[in-house]
Amino acid sequence: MKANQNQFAPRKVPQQERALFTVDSILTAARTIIEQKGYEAASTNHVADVAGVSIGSLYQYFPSKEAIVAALVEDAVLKAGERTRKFLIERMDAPLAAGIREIVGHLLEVRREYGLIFRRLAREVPRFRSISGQLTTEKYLYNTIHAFYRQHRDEILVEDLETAMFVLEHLVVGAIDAYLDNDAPILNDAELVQQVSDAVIKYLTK
Amino acid sequence: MKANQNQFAPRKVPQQERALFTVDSILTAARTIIEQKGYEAASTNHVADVAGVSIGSLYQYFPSKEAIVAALVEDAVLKAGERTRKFLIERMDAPLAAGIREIVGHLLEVRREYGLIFRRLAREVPRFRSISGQLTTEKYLYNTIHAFYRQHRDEILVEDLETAMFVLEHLVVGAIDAYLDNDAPILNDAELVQQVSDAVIKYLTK
Amino acid sequence: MKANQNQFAPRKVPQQERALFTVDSILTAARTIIEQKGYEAASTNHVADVAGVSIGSLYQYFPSKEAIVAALVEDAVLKAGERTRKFLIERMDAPLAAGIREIVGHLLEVRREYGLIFRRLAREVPRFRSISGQLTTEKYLYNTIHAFYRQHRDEILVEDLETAMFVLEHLVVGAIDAYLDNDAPILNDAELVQQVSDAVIKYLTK
Amino acid sequence: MKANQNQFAPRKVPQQERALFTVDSILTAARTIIEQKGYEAASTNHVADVAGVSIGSLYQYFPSKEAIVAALVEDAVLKAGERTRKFLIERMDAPLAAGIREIVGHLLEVRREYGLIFRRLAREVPRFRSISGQLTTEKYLYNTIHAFYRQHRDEILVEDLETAMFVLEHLVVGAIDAYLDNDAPILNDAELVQQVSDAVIKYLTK
DNA sequence: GATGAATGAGCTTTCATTCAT
DNA sequence: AATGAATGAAAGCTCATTCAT
Repeated sequence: MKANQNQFAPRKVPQQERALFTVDSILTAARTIIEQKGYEAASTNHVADVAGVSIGSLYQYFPSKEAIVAALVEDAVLKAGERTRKFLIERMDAPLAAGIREIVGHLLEVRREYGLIFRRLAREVPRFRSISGQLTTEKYLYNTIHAFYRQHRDEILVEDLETAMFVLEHLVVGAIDAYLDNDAPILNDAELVQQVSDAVIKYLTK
Repeated sequence: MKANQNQFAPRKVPQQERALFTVDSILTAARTIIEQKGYEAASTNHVADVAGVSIGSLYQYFPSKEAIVAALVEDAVLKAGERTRKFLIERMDAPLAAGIREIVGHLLEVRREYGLIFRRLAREVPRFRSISGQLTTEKYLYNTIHAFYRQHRDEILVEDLETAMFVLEHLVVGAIDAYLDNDAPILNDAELVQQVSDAVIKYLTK
Repeated sequence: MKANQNQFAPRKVPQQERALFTVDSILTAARTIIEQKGYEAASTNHVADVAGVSIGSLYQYFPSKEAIVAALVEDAVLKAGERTRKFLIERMDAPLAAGIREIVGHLLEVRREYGLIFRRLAREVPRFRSISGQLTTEKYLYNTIHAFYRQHRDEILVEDLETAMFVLEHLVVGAIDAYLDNDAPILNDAELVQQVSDAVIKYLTK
Repeated sequence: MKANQNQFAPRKVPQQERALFTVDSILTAARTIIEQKGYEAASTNHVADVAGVSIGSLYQYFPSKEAIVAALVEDAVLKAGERTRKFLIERMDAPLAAGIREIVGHLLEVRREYGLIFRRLAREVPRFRSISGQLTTEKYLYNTIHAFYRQHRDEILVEDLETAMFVLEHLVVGAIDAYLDNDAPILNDAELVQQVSDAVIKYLTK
């Protein structure tokens, strides 16, 4: 069971269907507004409006504006984490090079799909950088990817796998995010995945 | 003569010494506040307060809040750019591996020193990402680093240098920024430089 | 269904009784302040204060300061227009001279009662001159008074009735407003009406 | 000697040529700005700027913003008054009807030329309405026009000349100002003068 | 005398949050 | 549970005015 006492925790756990629907409307509205007009445009009143819910109701389920965003982040982190974990587990026995290419491709997909959370929110609102940052690594990458690398320990030439993993993660994610942020990129998805994978593979094996 | 007509241009050029001091106080105060509490906390009134200057004075020299930040960004980009250009020119004849290690080390230094601008502001305020982003690459990295790589064209095995440079830039900067953002990293400066340089060198030469 | 999309349109329609009261307090306060101290003195904060309402409430119902004034103007124009139309219709069959005297008397009354709008606001705020000006003539004077004059076409000696009506309207209203503006007039209501009516009757019939 | 002690009196009487020039620049700048952009746009700093004078100098010659406008008003009233007085004196012996037509024509000219002061400023800034209003009548119309009417006392049928003059003045000026304010009037200068004069003549003589 | 740097009260407006119904 | 009216601190910014140089 997760601790529900902290400042971002939802106020009450909805127990009726209607309440569930309300919560969902609010989260969807918030996500939509942030995606389309940015964090600053997502005033609580506006969110409630778009959600078709009274501002009073919004505050019945979320103690603050940040709680809404935190819920958005947590949701994204959980889903993205789960997907990545599953993906990694399925590729656990793939050859190193092919596996890495697939993983990089998968990360590109996930960062694109959850771009709002991982790239936009995390940047605009410093408070959430730590949340999503920590969650990112710890929850959905670390353990599983570690397992994958150990699977290929004999092919990998770097000594300190911990350090390498830290560097790698940010190397890869940094390049992907920059690529996604770039309005007029000089390469496409396939090329990016190709180049980044190459870098990773060379880094680990040569 | 630079065009001074744009929306972020300073409102008037200080003509007395105390005016210069005022402008400086404002910029320093803004930088400090943004560094310590983030962009949102840097309200014009607060900046004026910390600068020990009336709000009226602030608006005599800056037409808007954004103009203050723009001045901060421009200043940082110029200084960092100049420093990096000089640094690169001096290393132009260094051997590839040593040169890359030094460049990565230099970038770490610069990103740390101008962290406020390059990592914090650029992320929190999307408007400034484009400014600093473009300036970053174009003004102080691209031409000079391109020259350095061409110097070693025969050692470099990648075919498309343009693409490689794009990937490399973000790979390196992504890793450095993540390292600097991380409160309790598992490695230190030297190790980071070592690992990142290794990755770059292997990527280019193997 | 009136178009509610324009910039002066009220922000939301009050749905509870106390909201109606709030809106009313705001309008009354604005009217009072403008009457007593002029448009410039009617700052939104001051209006809210006098209305005994928070500034936030004021902005829930009016999107801007001008919207408040626009509501005041619209209200006055509508009411005054309706009253004048009714008045004119009732006198439609009165003899020319008597009718004109009554109409001038009525105009004096209306301009006095809605002095704030028609004399003060329209003058102080050029933006509203057009609004109230147009509405004034077109909506509540033109058609009906035209009908009245046509009723007496044979007694009226001027050739171009259109032109005469334009001149007349401003002649009459100009004199009435100057009279009302004047702090120490040398004549009273009855004398003014008498003289102005005389001028109109002579102008039309001799 | 005029009382110089009141709140709108210029601070000091300029005694050097340079000072005279400064005062003039300020007044001209103020007039220009008000004419082109309205009273609200005429901030003291802006006026000083346009006048090519420092804000400090401006306040050396005018104790407040209102003093500038008051000087503008006084100047216009004096000049317009003098012109009208001269004009009237020259027509003193003209036949009544012709004289009235000429006077109305002259008033149209003057109101047009000093439109800024008499129509715009007086309306936008209530404080000045009383000033210009009083000055208007007392200084440049009353005595002289009274003389003209007395010249034709036998042709004039109204009993109370005082009252008639009050009514007439505002009748005429009201119609003229409305005509000048009107963007798309249905008549032209000549027709306006014709109709208004007719009304005056009929009013006085029939 | 002249300059222009400095001031700060006050303006319009927003928005997270509370609370009576 | 839900509504939406109400709140008010705080934001960005202007401008008449003062005063040190």
